[in-house]
Amino acid sequence: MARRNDHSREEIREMALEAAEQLVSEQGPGAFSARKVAGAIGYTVGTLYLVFDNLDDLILQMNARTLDRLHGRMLQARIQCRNSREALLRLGETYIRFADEDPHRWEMIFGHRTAEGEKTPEWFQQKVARMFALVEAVMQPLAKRRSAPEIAQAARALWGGVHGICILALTDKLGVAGVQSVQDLAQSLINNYLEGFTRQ
Amino acid sequence: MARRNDHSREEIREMALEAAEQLVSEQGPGAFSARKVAGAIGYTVGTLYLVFDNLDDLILQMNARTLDRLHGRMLQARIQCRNSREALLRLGETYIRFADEDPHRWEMIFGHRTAEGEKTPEWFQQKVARMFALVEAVMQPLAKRRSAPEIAQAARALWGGVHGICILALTDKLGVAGVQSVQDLAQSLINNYLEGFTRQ
DNA sequence: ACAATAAATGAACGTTGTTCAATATCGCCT
DNA sequence: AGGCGATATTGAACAACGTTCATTTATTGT
Repeated sequence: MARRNDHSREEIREMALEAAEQLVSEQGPGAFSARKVAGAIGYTVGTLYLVFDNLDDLILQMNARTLDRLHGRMLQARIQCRNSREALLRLGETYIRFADEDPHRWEMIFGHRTAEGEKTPEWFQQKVARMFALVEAVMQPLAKRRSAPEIAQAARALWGGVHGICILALTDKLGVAGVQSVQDLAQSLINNYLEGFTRQ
Repeated sequence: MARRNDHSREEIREMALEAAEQLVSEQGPGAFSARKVAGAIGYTVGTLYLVFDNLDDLILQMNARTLDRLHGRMLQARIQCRNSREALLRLGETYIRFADEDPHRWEMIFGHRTAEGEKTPEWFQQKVARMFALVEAVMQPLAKRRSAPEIAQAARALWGGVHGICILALTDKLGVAGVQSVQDLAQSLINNYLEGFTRQ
């Protein structure tokens, strides 16, 4: 038995999330199970339930970390750009590259089904919202005469679009091969959408 | 025991798919299980495995039927339109309405993860491809000076986009309420993309 | 040293997908 | 009509799953 107080609750939480991430990342969502995560950190199932409400909770917290990392990368990408148009394209590129580099971890965020009655908690929703807010902020200077709600809508339409391309491509439903093709699709979507949105 | 030859293999197949669809539709993907499907048609688990390779096979065939229905609706929608632009918008509307009317069944198509090593069979891929081909056909007359590969790419970018809006909205990740808002997003995407794609 | 306290366990339960020997029923032939 | 061979159907069995919680174990305070 792992010695008591070997690790604090917070440490166990961290270890479990780390192990879960590695498991999903390397062996796919199917390889993920409570016993495997527990085993990987030298504890048993029961311990996990002292730290997480249930497996859904663990997955949600794991996804939150992934989402944080994605958001960080997107923030970073934006800084390196001179103008808004370039920034938007780079955001798209970053999003797709992130998904491609670790498809399993990314799929976990958007593929995981929350149990029937349950709804995604507020704090998680906000992490997703934060991403749209970022897109919104970048789009703002591109269409100055548009109202705030209009821009909010445009950001959602466009980013929903980028997301769709990404998910269909990664699950081999688009009939395109290679990351570059996916990047091209996304750039095409962004460029053309922007063309229409900014012009009229 | 169900009397022998009560139903042909083909009949059992049909009954099982019907029952599975109803189960998923009414109680969500979580309620779906081999024993439940078998029970619903008055047989036992074993019988299902005489008709389907495994549960993934059953799900795949169920999804194929859903995809066929969706394709049918999209074909029908196109016919009722005068010009291509209107047709494309109607296609988007039809797609989203279909997903909204039976979200569980629709989610099953795109949310279902095929087991790690396995890849989606050719015949299924083609049913998805058929949908893109339809979009392509509708876009053709809208940009006559574009090459065929360009149009193929555009169709995938655009429809990937519509799909993304649809899936994010249905899983409550877009922060929009009501089907109409989703429809608006999709129309915005299509209109603006088309604006850019046809103009330059 | 010992009792009180709390961390960690792991057996237990119900469910899952999948398999396959056993069983029940049919159609056919004498 | 009766029985037999063929086969459609069963359901017990298996391993693995999420989840719970009485039991066990290590640590701490006195």
